[in-house]
Amino acid sequence: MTRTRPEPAGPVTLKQVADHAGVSISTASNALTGSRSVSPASVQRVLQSAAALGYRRNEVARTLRTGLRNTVGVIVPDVTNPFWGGMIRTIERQAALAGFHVALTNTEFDATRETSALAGLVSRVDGIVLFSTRPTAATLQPLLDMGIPIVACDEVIDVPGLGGVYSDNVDGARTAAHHLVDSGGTVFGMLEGPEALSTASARRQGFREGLRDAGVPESAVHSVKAEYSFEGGREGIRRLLAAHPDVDAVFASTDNQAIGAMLEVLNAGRAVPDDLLVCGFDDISWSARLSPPLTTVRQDAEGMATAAIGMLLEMVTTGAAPRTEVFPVSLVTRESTQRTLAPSPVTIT
Amino acid sequence: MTRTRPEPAGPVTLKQVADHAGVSISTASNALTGSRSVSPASVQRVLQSAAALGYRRNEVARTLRTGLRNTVGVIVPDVTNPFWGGMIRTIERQAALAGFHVALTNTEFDATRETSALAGLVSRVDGIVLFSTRPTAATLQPLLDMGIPIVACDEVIDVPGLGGVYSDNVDGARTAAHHLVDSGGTVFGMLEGPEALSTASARRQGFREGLRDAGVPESAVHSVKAEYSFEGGREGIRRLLAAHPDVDAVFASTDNQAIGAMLEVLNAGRAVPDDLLVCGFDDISWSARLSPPLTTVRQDAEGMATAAIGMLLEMVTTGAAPRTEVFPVSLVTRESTQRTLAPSPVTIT
DNA sequence: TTGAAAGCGCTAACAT
DNA sequence: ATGTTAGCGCTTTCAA
Repeated sequence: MTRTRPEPAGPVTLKQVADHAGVSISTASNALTGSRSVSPASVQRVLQSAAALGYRRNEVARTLRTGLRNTVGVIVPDVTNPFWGGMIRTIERQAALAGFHVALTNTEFDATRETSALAGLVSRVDGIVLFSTRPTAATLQPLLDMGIPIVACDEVIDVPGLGGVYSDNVDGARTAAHHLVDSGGTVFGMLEGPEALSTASARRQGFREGLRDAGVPESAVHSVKAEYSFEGGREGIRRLLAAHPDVDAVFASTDNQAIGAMLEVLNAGRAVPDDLLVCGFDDISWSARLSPPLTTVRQDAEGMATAAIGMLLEMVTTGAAPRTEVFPVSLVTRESTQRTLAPSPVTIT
Repeated sequence: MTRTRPEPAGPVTLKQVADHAGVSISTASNALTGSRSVSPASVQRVLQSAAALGYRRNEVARTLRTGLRNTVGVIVPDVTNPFWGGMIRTIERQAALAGFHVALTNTEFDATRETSALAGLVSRVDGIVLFSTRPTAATLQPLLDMGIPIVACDEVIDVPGLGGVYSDNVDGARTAAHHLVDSGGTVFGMLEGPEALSTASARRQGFREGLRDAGVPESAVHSVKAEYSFEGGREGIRRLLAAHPDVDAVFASTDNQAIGAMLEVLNAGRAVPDDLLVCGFDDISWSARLSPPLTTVRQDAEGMATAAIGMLLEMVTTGAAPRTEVFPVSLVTRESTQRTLAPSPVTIT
């Protein structure tokens, strides 16, 4: 004797509203959607009936008929990362303003989940904002063929037909390199991200270039691979310093990494910035709240998110062609790279 | 001359698959869903045709027919808060495992957005997990009437028919009070949350009770209202200390508040914990990463999220009755409340 | 084991 | 200005 849900009392349909108002179903439909002219009297009656019966349009039926799903898919690797969290917030806000819902998938950096999410979103969404790891062209093509626009954000996806909104990662990393040199670094370390990520390789490339431009010899640059996470940073800096204890300036590919690294170093009794300069990338809100506050390359997350959802909605509603936008980044200088020039004399406050 | 999207080349329908396989549309349907027996030969042919044509089932049409939407709605106040972010991650993972999608709405603590989100989710989702501010019974009732199960999580929503998953907030706050007393606090301050939130009033009540039990006089307890955010904490502690400079122990209703308060105090040149003991509530990951690390009341966010989505899916799929589950919380003692008993003598490392 | 056909609730021709 | 009706793509009776 399984308990079943309360009395079905099925949802009110448009037909019921029409009957109640004493008009035809199409007049009822038009009164509610306003797609063709209806006499004020009818509109009035239909609206009243709808309210009286508690009518709610069945969006699924509407979608089946019109093909408009009024939903955008958002695929991210990790909602808990404030960098992506903030972008989701922006996207959700803009989407809601335009009357769109957001279907969220968290891939946890798992390509399998990403692929199946993409597949599942077909026929459910009008378009997709993809913060991706590395989808294959084969995964994306079916969606594009079905006319579902996709905008890649943050990670470059090199598939024709996609919109793209990216940061100028190479430039940011180059700036970071110059800054570390200017701040007194002599032996450099980098926490690189996973091989496959475009941001990781761009930041590595920019950092290397920046150091080379500044005349730093290859022999004074060391790097290790690390995950884009707090734990990745902790564990990465351990490996880096174990192999190269003379490193005195480190550039991490993300703030999460940088923060993990900085706290690990502080715990081990070394001083930041006096023993080790630390610079991150992203400028998540927590970076300014640590002691010492973290110098980092700021990405315009809100601007990028706004651009991505804006471009997508444009593609969805007006059939606009995909574009690629690259956002400038900027160095935010804080104490983690402000070395006190000379060992300060004993001071009494 | 507006460019329009690439050739429609409409999606492959079941009928096309059936024709290609030389079977009827119903056989094709059954071959793909397995809802009635089909000869192996037919199954084989249908599967091949589907693969050859790149068939993807239209979920919208299926939903219209079956009433199964395979989607759960999740409504949160703020995705960027790691407390909710983590719960979203858990919910999304469990939902995906069960073949459900997640429709996310971020209300930014705006009751209007919450109401319209709720309205928009009818006919799109099978059930809703609600991390809410304060929806009225009138907002929720229509959904319940339509047989859409709702599980409230975190904030208590006192509407009959809802499932509920909550922390034992009163107990947690009481424990925090005892701990602050035991740690040497003598004049107490509390950063309370917004009036309307059930967690805020429960934590205030528990804190007051705890202090009373410990024999602290009312005159040694002061409180201010503050938003549940980093900025709320900063600004709250300023007001608190301006009015009551003798406060030497503070309990914040959330970690975000506590962290904002602690950094504000440190910036102002006061020491934590030696001048001021600080205790938070939640145990977000950043709390352990600050210096000093933050003592806090830990909520089992992952357990709660798992329970909430589990209960919802059960209600959706088996029509199970709603329940209320209360999760225990636990004090996590860290340095922000570990006062060095005597001023330490000068030490040289 | 299979096919034909009804119909989920809605919108958009096509009639008046 | 309004009514009638076809049909979106699918699942599921009902017949064979």
